[in-house]
Amino acid sequence: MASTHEKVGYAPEGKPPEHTPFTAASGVESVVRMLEGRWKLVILFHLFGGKLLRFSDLERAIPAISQKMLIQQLRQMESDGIVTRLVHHQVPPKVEYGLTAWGQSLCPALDALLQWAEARPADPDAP
Amino acid sequence: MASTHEKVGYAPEGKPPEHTPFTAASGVESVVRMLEGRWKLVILFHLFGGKLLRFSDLERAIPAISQKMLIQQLRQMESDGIVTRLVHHQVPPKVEYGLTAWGQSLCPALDALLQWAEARPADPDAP
DNA sequence: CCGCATCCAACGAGATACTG
DNA sequence: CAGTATCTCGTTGGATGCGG
Repeated sequence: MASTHEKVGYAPEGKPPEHTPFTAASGVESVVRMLEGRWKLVILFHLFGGKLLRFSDLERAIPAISQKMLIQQLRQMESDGIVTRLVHHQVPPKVEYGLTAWGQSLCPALDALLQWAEARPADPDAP
Repeated sequence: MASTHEKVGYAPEGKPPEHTPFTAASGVESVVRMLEGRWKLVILFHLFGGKLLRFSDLERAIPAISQKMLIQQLRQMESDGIVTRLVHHQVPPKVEYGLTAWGQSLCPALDALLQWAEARPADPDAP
């Protein structure tokens, strides 16, 4: 996809000019990729406490999720470098999940999103 | 938000995490609902320029999207009060899409997300 | 207790063609 | 130009059962 010059000049004064729509869109797609799925954000939110949580802890915290989805999303986020997986070779087995530093750095951004969601006006307003 | 410190039927017993994950989870799910889909964020990003864009403008800006998806996501966001739809009864027809004030207020949060994505370290570190 | 594999249902999403 | 309708397909997600 070659770069056509868009009119979508998202170029506020404070932002670098390299924030072109296509780069931005790529970034957007990266974000979408990493946060896609019905459960990623929910899992993340339970991890934002900063403590390591066991698999069963997460299962208990999110009753609506299936094991498959839980492990799947967890693994994907681990691959993305968002969550950590700590295996204790014990009997019975014990695996704890937590956030990487980068994953923790997501917290304020998500919080902004949450606040945005809560700020929804009941009045369908105009731009 | 009033003091909704009650449990919602989750975790019948004992030891919920310290920071109210349930209230938060609800908010998270709202966000997920409103921003889900492969194209919402991309469309939003093209709308953040602040100018009204025609349907065909968006089609041109996002070549990979189909008309069906474009109109669908647009309508959903309109229902959610994120985007505006301005119909000019002319020949040929002309419909312009833009952001509501609330939709525009999403910009910084998304920007934070973008910056987070760009800040991904090559080194998968531990917390 | 943790995780994987398989089967299966339900949407999401794309292509195409048609209408106002 | 803007939007709708229909069909199909791939993916996501859920249920269950087994293995370390």
